[in-house]
This record gives sequence, structure tokens and C-alpha cells, in this order.
Amino acid sequence: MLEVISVRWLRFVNVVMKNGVVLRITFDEKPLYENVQSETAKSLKRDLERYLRGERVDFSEYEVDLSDLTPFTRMVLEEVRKIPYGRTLTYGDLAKVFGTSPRAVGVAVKKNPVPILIPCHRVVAKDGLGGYGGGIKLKKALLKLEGVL
DNA sequence: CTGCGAGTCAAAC
DNA sequence: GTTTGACTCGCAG
Repeated sequence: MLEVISVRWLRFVNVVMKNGVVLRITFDEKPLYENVQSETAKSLKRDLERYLRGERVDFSEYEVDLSDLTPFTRMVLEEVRKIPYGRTLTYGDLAKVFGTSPRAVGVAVKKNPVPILIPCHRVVAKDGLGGYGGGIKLKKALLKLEGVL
């Protein structure tokens, strides 16, 4: 079963779920037509709204689909997922964990299909913010929500 | 302080 | 094979 959640925030946060598993999250100009049925979807919608209001929320229980990604990318994203609310790591920190280069880490996190659930905005450059797929202003806004910056 | 070159390595072509 | 990054480091101006 396919479900869709759409939350207004800056633009819109659109979430697509299949059988209770989150396939992807995108930041769009327009909302998607919502279809929220399962308890999981309802719960995720509530959690998103709380999170975007600035409350501390833990998304680690939601299942995400990383099956299209390469093993390396999956590994990096799973590590990113462990970064706790309000904390950040640098690309270099993660590179050290895997014995790879900061640049390779950047390439990997850029492929994150489910921002927020996998908090790739918590990965920053050593001096500065680094980039963000959905635009740097989003990254800044998310970090601000969490009280970083 | 700022700028630039080189090193790095997974992915995409 | 070659090119390209959501990076870093080091070293000149």
C-alpha cells in the first residue's frame, strides 16, 4: 500500500511510504495529495509536525528503504542515522570511521533519499556548513531547529 | 585573513 | 579509463 504525507514547512515536506516503509522524502514547492492510513503513517506525520515546530523528536524507529544504494553509501547513511539530535559530525570525522576520504563521504550523503529521518543535515564541513541537496538554506533552517548554530 | 593546488576515493559516464 | 564532487590540508600572498 502506498501512502503519502505532506507537511507545510518553508515549502512542503513530502513523504512517500510503501507498506509502512519510507521510500523517500523530498522538499518541494507544492504538496502531494495526502494519503495517510496506517498507524505508522499517522504517527510519522505527527512526529514530523512536532519536529518542524522545534521539538526534540527521535525518528530512529521508522523503517527506510536504502535498497537502491550501493553498499558503501548505505554504510555511510546508517552511520549518519546514529548522530543524535542537536549534534553534528564533519565529513572528515565520518571519513576516519571508514578509512576513506571526506570527499567520498560527501558524495555518499548527497544520495540520501530520506532527509530528516536520516539526518544528513547534521554532517557539516570542518569550517562551515558544507552543502545540502535541497539547498543550503534548508540545512541551515534544520540545524537551527535543533539549536545548533 | 583569503586563495589556490594537490590529495583523496566512490560513483557516474 | 576519465571526470566529478555536500572535503581537507598546507602554503603562499
